[in-house]
Amino acid sequence: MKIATWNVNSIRIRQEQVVNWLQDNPVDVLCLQETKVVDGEFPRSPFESLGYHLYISGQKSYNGVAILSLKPLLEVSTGFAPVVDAERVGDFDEQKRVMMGVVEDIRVVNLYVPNGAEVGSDKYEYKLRWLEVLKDYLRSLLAKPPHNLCVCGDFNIALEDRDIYNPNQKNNHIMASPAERQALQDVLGIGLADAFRKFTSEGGHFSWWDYRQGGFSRNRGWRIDHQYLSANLYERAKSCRIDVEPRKLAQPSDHAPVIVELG
DNA sequence: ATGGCCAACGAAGTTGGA
Repeated sequence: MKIATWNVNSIRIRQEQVVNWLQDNPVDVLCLQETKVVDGEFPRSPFESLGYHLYISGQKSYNGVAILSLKPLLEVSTGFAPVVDAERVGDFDEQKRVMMGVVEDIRVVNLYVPNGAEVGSDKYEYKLRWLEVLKDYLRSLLAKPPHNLCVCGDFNIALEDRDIYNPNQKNNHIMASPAERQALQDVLGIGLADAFRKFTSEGGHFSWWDYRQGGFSRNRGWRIDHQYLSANLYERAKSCRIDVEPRKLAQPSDHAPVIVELG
C-alpha cells in the first residue's frame, strides 16, 4: 500500500498537476493540505474519474485538508472534536487542519499543522498549543483498533538540522525553534517514528522550498512534510521518498509530495 | 540587471504562507 502526502497550496490552481501526478503515481491514498476551498467548490470529478473516493474538510481561502483513496475509507472524521474532550479542543476545529480515515488495517491521519508566523507571536503560541492537543488526539487513536497509525502532513517543523539546507542561525527561526521541535518530539514520544529516516540518514533532502530567491533552483529547502508511523507500521515500511519532480513544473506548489510504501 | 514569490479575495491592496 502506498500512501502519499502533499501540500498543494490551492487544489483549484493545482488540480491538473495533481491529476497528472496521480496518473503517473497511482498511490492508494493521497493526503492533501492547503486545499483553500469550501467543500462545495472542491473539484471532485477529475479525481473521481481516476477512481478515487474523496473525503474533504475545507474552508474559504485558508487551510483545508482532503484524503483521496482508491478504496472507501472507514471511520472518517474531521477535526479534533470526535476524539479529544471539547474543552481541550476549544476553537481549534474552526481551522480545517485535521481529518482521518481507516483503510484496511491502517488509520491514516492527515494534518496541516499551523505555520506559526514568527517565534513568540500569537500564532506561534497557537501552534504550540495545537501540538499539545494533537498529542492527545494521536494518543487516543493509537489506543483504538486497528492500532496502526500513518500520520501524514505538513508539519511546518524541521525536526533536526539535517532537515534544513543551512541550519546555521535557525535557532530562532519559525519551523526550527527549540520549543517547536520539542513539541513535535513530545508528539512522537507516544510511539511514532519518521518513515523517511528509516531509509535515508543524510541531509540535503527537502520537501519545501521558498518561492522567493530561487529557493528550489538553489536547493535551499526544508524537510517539513512528514509521515510518522506507529511501531508495527514502521517495521512494515518498504520505502519512503520525496518526489521533487512536481516542484520543477511551471506554477508549482512550494511543497513536494512524500510517498511511503507499506507492506 | 540594483530587485527579485504565490494564492485568495475582490477589484487595489491586504493577508497568510514559511
